[in-house]
Amino acid sequence: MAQRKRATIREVAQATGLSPAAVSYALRGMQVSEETMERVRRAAAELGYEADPIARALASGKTGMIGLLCGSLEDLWQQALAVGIARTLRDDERYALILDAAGDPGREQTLARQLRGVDGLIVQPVDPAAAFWPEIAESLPVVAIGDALPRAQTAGEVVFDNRAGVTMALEYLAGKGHRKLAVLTPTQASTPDRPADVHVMAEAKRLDLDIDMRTAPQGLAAATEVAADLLPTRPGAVFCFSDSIAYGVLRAARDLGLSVPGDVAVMGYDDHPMSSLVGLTTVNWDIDAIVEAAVRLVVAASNGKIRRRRIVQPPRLHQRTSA
Amino acid sequence: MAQRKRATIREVAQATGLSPAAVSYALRGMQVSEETMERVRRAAAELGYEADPIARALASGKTGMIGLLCGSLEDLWQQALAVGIARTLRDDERYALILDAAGDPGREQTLARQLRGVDGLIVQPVDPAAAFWPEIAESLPVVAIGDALPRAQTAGEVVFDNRAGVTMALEYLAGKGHRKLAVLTPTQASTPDRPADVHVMAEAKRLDLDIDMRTAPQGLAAATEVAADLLPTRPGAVFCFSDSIAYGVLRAARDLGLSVPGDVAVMGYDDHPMSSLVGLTTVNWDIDAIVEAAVRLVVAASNGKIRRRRIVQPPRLHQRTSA
DNA sequence: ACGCATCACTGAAGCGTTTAAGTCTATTTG
DNA sequence: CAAATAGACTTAAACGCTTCAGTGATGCGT
Repeated sequence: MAQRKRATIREVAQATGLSPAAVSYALRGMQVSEETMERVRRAAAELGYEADPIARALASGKTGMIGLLCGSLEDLWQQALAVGIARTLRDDERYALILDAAGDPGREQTLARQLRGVDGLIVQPVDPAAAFWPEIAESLPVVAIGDALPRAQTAGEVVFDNRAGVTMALEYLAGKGHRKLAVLTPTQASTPDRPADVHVMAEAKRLDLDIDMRTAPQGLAAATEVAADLLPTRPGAVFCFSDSIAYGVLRAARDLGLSVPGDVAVMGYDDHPMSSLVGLTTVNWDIDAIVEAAVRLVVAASNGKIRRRRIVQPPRLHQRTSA
Repeated sequence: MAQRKRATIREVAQATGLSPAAVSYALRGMQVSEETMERVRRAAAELGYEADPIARALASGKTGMIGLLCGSLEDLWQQALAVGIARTLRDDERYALILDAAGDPGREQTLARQLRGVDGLIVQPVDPAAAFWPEIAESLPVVAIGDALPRAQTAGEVVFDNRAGVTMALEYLAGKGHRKLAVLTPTQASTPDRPADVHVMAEAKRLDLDIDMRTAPQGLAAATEVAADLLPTRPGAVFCFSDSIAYGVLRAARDLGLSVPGDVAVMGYDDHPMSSLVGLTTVNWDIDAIVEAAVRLVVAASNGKIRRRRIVQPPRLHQRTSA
C-alpha cells in the first residue's frame, strides 16, 4: 500500500560511479567489461533494483507482451489453449496478456483496436472476415488460430481444417445410421455465414441428413439449459461445435433420463482432456502442436523475422462411448 | 508487419491547432470547452488516434493492469477463477495480466518480484509464509486468495476456511465408515508445512484415521498416473485437494475397473463445474463470490481507497455420487 | 612511431504521455 | 472602475529507461 519507491537506474549509476547508460548496458550484458558488469550486478542487487518495464517499453518500443485474444474463454478448450500459450511464451521470456472477446465481434473489435503496447497478437477470431483486421495486422504482427483472416496480411496462421473436421464427424454419425440430427454451434452475436456453419450445411446436403441447427453458450449451466430444450425433440444425435457445449448436452441427457448413446448420440469438437473422462466422442485438434506453432510464429514475427506461414491442422476422430 | 506508425497526440494537436496538453485534457474530458472537446474528438477519430498505454502509464503511474498470479493454472478450478477475474476486471476498465507460478515457490517469487507496471496484484499464494511478500505488498496493493499472507500488509484477503473444509470432508468420509484413506495434495516444489496439510494431519488424528498422504500434479494425464499407482493399495477413499486431481483418480479407477464409490470413494475440493457432470462429491467454494470480492478489493486499493478487509469463505459440501 | 581499429564508457536526445504552474482574456464583484 | 475570479489554454518539466553519436584510452599491425 505504501507504494514505496523502487530504485531507479540513476541510483545504481550513482552507487557505481557510472553513467546510467553504462548501467543499462551492463544489466543487459552489452558493451562493457566483465568487471564493470559484476560491479553493476552487485550494486543492483544491493539496492533491489528491478528495471521498470513501462519505461523500458517506452524507450525500446518492445514490451515483451503478447496479446492473446480468445474467441470465448467460457470454452474449456480455449481456456486450455490460453494456459498452454501463456506457459510456452514464458519460455521465451514473454508474457501473455489474455483477453476474452466472449463471442462478441463488437468486443473483439474494441479489444483489438485498443491493443497497443503489445509486441504481437495471437487471435482466435470470432469474425475472421471483419473489416478491421487488415488495419490491426498492419500495426503489429498477428497470428491467427482456427480460422484464417482472409483479408489481412498476418504474420502466420494455424488454421483448422474445419471442412475435414465437420465431414469426419457427420460421416461418422451418418455411418452409425443417424439421419435426424441436431447441431449446436457456439452463440455469438451476429456473425453471419461462419465457415463452420457453411460446412455443416454442405455436408448435411451431401449426406442427405435432416439437421436442426441451433446455437448454445459455452458455459456448462447455460449449455445444459439449451440442451434441455433441444433433447425432447428427440434428435438421434447431437453434434456440438465445442466439447464444452457437448458437456451440457450430456448433463441434460442425464437429467432427462436419456441414455447416451442409446437414446441420443453426442459428439463434441476440439477434444478437451475431460472428454476422455466423460467418454465424449469428439474431433481432436492437437492442442500442443497448435500452441507450439502459434507461439513460434508470433515470437519470430515480433523479432522481425518474417515467416507468414500457414500451418494447417488435420482433424482426428477420437471415438469414445458417447457416439 | 509493416509496423505502421500510429498517430501521436502531437499530430492531433497540430491538426486542431491546440497544444498537446489541451488535447490530452480534451480527450479525458477535463478543463476544456465543449466546443474544443468536440473538435478534438473529431480530429482524433479522423486520424485514428488511440492513446499509447505505455506512454500514458509512464506519465501517469497507472497502467490499468492488475496482475493475477495463480498457484497453478493446470488446475481447472484456478483456470475458471482466472477467467472470472479477468472478466470482472474488464467491467472496471482494467485488464488482467495472468501469470502462472506452476506450483513452484521459486517461480512465484521471481514473478512477483518482476511484476512492476501493474496497479495491483491478486495472488493465490503457493507459499503464503514466504519472506518476500511483505516487500511486494509494500510496493503495490496485494490481495490474497485462498490463504492469507501472514507476514504481509495486504490490501485485502479472501481466505478459505480450509480448516473447516478439511474437517467437513474428512468427517463425511469417516461418517461413511472409511478408516483407511489416501489424501492427494497438489505437487509443489518444496513448500514445507502447508496449512492444508497441517489440518489434514490434525483431523486424521482426531478422527482416528489411517491416512496415506501423497502429492499429485493437477494435469489430468499426470494425476491419472499417480492415482494408478495409488489405487492398487486399495484405500477405502481418496480425498483430493483439488477437483482436477480427483478427475485423475476417477479416470484411473475406471481404467483399473474399480467401481466408484463401491470399491473406492473419491472426494474432491473446490467444485469445478465439471464435477456436477462427473458426479464428484466435493467441497464447494463459491467461485463467483470469491471473484467478486477479490476484484472489489484490488480495484478499491488501486484507487487508493484503503480497505484491508479479510473475507472468509465458508465451505459447503456438495454430495454427488462419487462418495 | 604512426595511423587505425577496438574497447569501455559518457552525454544527451528521445519515447508519447500527463500534470503542475503559468499566461491571457473575459467576466464578475465590492 | 480596479481588483479579484474563473475559464481556457499553453509551457515545460517530468516519468525511467534506451540508444545514437561521440570521446579518450588502449592495442595492433607495419
